[in-house]
Amino acid sequence: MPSKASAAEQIALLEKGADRIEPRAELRAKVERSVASGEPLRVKVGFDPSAPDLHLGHTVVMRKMKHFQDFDHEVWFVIGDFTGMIGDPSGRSKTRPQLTEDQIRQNAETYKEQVFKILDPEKTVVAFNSEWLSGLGAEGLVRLASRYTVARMLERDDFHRRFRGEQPISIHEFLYPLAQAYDSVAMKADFELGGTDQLFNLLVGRHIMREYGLDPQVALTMPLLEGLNGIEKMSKSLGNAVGVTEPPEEMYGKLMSISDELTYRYYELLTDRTPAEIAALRAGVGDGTLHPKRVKQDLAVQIVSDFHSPRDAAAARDQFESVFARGTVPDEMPSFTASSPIRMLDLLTSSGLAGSRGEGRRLLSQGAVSLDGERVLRDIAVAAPADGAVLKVGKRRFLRVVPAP
RNA sequence: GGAGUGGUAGCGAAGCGGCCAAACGCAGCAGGCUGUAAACCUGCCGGCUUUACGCCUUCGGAGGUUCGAAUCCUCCCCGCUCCA
Repeated sequence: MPSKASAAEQIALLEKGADRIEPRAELRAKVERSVASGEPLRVKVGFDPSAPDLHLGHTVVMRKMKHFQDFDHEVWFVIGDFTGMIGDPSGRSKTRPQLTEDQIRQNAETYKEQVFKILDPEKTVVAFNSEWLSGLGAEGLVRLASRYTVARMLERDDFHRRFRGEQPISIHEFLYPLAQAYDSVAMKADFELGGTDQLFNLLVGRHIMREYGLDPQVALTMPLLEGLNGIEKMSKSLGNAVGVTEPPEEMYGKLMSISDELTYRYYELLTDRTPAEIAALRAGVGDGTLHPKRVKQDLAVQIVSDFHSPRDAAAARDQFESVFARGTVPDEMPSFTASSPIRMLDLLTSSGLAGSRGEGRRLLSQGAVSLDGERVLRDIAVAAPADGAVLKVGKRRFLRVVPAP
């Protein structure tokens, strides 16, 4: 059941926001052919099963997958379990521990759960690349490897940099782009999506498909989302990411911490606002008719709504406003049961708000700690009333301290 | 296999016998400022304590030299380059 949308409509949405489309003419040709024949296009996206915690950066590509689904094309969500079993390749120095089949299955489930917040489960094929890669065998692998050269492999930016920077590159890392390319061969992909950093791998896919006598896929990359600090790409290990499963308040708070400039970028990549709408927001802030904080609030509400619900988003906004703008205490906070009376340092370390006693002392002396609104500067013994006391550390960490019975 | 060169805190990178728990940058934490948790400014940023130029555990690993070692020596492990 092909989409009723015209080729022109499809092309407009599919090209929107893309970083690179290689080659653009083929995208159009494929779409036109599909519209004419009624045959859906097959779109591939690969994910590494070792890190199932998705963050907003991943959703940029997923939104693009969704666009394809909106036109009833066939989206394949390929989980790289084969590569995952060998261990991580592009990882800098440390080889990750091999994943067991069990872990992979588990991670895959986690993936699906997160991914289907954006994608339509009905229109998504979930596949594991071990399905075809395991059967390849040593011989098949050698044959595959013979289709590409070391020189071309070294064109990949990170290989190139590491080679020149005298950093180690293991041979098996070369097999990764090839294995990924073979995925495209096996499933006869029309498109492969990925972040900009995937461009090389996607193009290897094109090359290898041709080598295997197939119509090569079109590589479509999406820009990498900058992390919260606006400098590096969003990544969990850099600590500048917003996970899609984070609670609403956490998500909202993190989004409010981005700079004004980054706000527009997030609108562009994380919402369905059109370029014209985003330009209007920017213009409104420029001439003073729109408050930048308001623009950012709307963004945060929108995104939280996508992953939770509009109600959660509104609640998160209200809490944020009351806590940070008006300095009041949030309605809900984790509670911690402690003996009472208790010395502040013991309380801080046992509750985990301070990593060590030294850190606790620092927090105290810096005036970061308060109990029921009273600043506590020294390691004194405090008592929590039966209904609990609010311990605040820094601007945003709250804990309700309940005395042990 | 041979010859070089290098392995320092979460990361990057100084130090090259004492004043080194180790400069500096980034990240992180806190305070100030603000429309926000941005930017900017200030402080902190191994652990413990009676907060003290005190104690304990750190500079790839194991030994050794020395009153004293991240710094010197020996062996081992690992990275990189060139040669084979």
